[in-house]
Amino acid sequence: MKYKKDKSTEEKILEAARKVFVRKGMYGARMQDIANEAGINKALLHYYFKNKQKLFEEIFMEAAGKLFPRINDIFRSEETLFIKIEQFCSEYIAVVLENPYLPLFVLNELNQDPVYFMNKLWKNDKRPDPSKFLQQIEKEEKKGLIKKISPVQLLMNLISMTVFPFVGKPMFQLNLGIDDMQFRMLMEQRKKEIPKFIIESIRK
Amino acid sequence: MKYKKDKSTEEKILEAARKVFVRKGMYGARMQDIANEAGINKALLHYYFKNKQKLFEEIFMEAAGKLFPRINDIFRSEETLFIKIEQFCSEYIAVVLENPYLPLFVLNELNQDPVYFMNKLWKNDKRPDPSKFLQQIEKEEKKGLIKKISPVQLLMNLISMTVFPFVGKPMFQLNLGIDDMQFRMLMEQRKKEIPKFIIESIRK
DNA sequence: TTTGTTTTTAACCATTTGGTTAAAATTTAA
DNA sequence: TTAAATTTTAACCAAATGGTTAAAAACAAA
Repeated sequence: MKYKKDKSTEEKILEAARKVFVRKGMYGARMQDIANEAGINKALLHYYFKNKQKLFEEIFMEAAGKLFPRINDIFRSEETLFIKIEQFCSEYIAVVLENPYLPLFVLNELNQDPVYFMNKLWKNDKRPDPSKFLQQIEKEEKKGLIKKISPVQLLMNLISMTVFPFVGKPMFQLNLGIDDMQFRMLMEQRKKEIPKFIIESIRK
Repeated sequence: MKYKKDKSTEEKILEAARKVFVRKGMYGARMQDIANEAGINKALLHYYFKNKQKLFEEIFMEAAGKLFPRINDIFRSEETLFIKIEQFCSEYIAVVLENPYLPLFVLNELNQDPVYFMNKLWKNDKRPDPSKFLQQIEKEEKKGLIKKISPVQLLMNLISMTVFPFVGKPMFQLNLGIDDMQFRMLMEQRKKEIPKFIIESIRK
């Protein structure tokens, strides 16, 4: 008769792996560290996950999965440009506030081998698709609702302002002398601040 | 009698180390890879640089050194806010266009051990000091030259828009379907685009 | 209790990796 | 040319690291 694997142990491992991988990256992470962090034997890791690569991919996909999927929904919806911008900032910051180190982790690994990871991450159908959002910018400009601006540049501005503070978190914290609590508050403010800043700039 | 080390070999090593470290990070880089890339024996690495850590720090400091020092000059000068914003974007993008992978490399390593690297990088006197820039924003606001805005938020917006596209380069390229040449052109445009975008937003 | 199944561990193994050594090759100054 | 100093290499070593094995412990069903 069949039994099932102990879910609590598996989750303990995943939690430990998350912590270690996100902090040290694929290469810097040591299987022993993960085992210690999980409070188990190293061999038990290989009992639950065949090897380091497999375990890493599990963590990476989970991390990237949290980061990207809602974006498409927002960009492809029928809302106005301004609403979309507000939704994007607000939702993205909310997600990342709970996992502030995710963006750097994902971007960093993405950088090691862009094509490999992009294919793993977005199998054809659910690739991030900014085309509708970009067209919408052109349309609203032609309708005279916003000033003339390169859609791609605007998209970059939006994403940059939303994501980068998390990537540069330690740098900002040390140079501005702010602690985790203050950083969190700044990010909370940014949910409204960024849309306001953008809209002030482009609205006619 | 004393002779001097062969500078050309040393430079070959540094160039190889730069390439490998920036691509793979401190942990991912292998001394053998660096030796191969430089076309020399592995033992020769240890003849020129005591160990991996030392070689890495050389590369890291050099990289970070390229990235940060001019910033202080700009932020602390006597120019107007708008001029400073233009200078910052223009100069920073120019530097990074020649080394597009520097920001991610530096931010990533900075993240591993923020305090350690910050101390190594900025020994007290030449720490990045945004205070004058932040005060200037408040002043110009009080003078009625710009709209009311949180100085820290504005600073974050400026830095984010300038730096992030390079950090997310592979992501942008794959999702927008643009090659290195097109990316470079976009960044060239941004030298003017970002200041324009910001100024449109904050000027009264 | 007994028996089959799953979970966990300690001990071990093979490979990789940073680093060393001692000798050979090359260069420099005389 | 020669002798000292420097540069380069092949061979080697010790530690770290990912991964395996075989057996013990814990557990579930009868």
